[in-house]
Amino acid sequence: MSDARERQKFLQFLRERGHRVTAERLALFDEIFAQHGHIDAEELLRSMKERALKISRATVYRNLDLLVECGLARKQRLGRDRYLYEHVHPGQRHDHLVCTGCGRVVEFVSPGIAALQGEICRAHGFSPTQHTLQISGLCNACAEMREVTAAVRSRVEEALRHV
Amino acid sequence: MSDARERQKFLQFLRERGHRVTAERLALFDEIFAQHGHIDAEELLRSMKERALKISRATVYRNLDLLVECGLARKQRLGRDRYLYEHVHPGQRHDHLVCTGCGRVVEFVSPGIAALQGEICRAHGFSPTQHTLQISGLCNACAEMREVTAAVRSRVEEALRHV
DNA sequence: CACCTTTTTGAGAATGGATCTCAACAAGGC
DNA sequence: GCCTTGTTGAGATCCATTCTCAAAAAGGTG
Repeated sequence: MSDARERQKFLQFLRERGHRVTAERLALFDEIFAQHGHIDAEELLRSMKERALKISRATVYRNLDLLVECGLARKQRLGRDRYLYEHVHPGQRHDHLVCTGCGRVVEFVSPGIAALQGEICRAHGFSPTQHTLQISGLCNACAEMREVTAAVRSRVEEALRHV
Repeated sequence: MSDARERQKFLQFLRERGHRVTAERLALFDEIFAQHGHIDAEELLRSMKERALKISRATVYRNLDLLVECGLARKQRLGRDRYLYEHVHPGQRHDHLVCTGCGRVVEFVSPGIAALQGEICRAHGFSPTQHTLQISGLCNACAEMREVTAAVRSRVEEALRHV
């Protein structure tokens, strides 16, 4: 369910910018806040169509960017070749571990890294507006899986050598 | 000019994997090591064609990925909608500040962040193979520019109000 | 409520980076 | 030199995202 405080922020943002409040915008807002994880525009469109909400692809893309400008959503490339969106929980910065084996995305929080980033920006006279930190690699399960696979493969090769 | 040590690493990588040493691969290697900054596949193709080196788009894309697998190049989306490649200087991890005003990319080094990332991976049982950390925002020059522009705009609006 | 201006929407076309196809070609082993 | 097999090149294809523009709707005004 969408949080009332954030809905308020969205409405205020629209008013300040002279944008109009449309059914499509509200529906998209509800949809993205109903999702718990990371979702891409195409999935969002599909899931809205399934619920018989009428909205077009162009509108989804346009208004996702609006939510990002408003600070309510974050848009990032996480491993894949498309943008993933997530709604922003206020005051809780997090980053991502992306498993290249199963594609799963895990969030982590690191105040230490956040602080260091601040120092770096200050040192460079840089005014940050956004950041992306993602670490790609293998999660526990996929790393084990890979070891097992490698072991099996070498046994098979060994066996074939004696045929 | 390409570093002999790295050329050696590339040749060894090709041999180990059963890949062949072709003129195109060597030319691409030389090209990317001749570049100092970040470059995308399309630019790389253009600059090679300009020098009358014959190579096709598909080959550039294919072999850039090979250089990445080999650990000699890094492939990242830095702000833009395309991949940028940079050759890897051994033993020197760096990350990026990307100015959304002028598009300039500045590198920075932070051993502190690197260490914290290591801790996080250990805590999650995650085996990292790659990472991306980029901070987007405005560089000093663009931030000032924006202030000046805003000041001028408000003066003009003020003047128009009295017409 | 009717009217008017301006923004927004939607369907489909267009864009553009990256990948795929497959016949011609070349590397490396014998 | 020959043969097998990986590689290349030109163009087709893919696919996420953006663009186009006429029709629809929002919001202000009387």
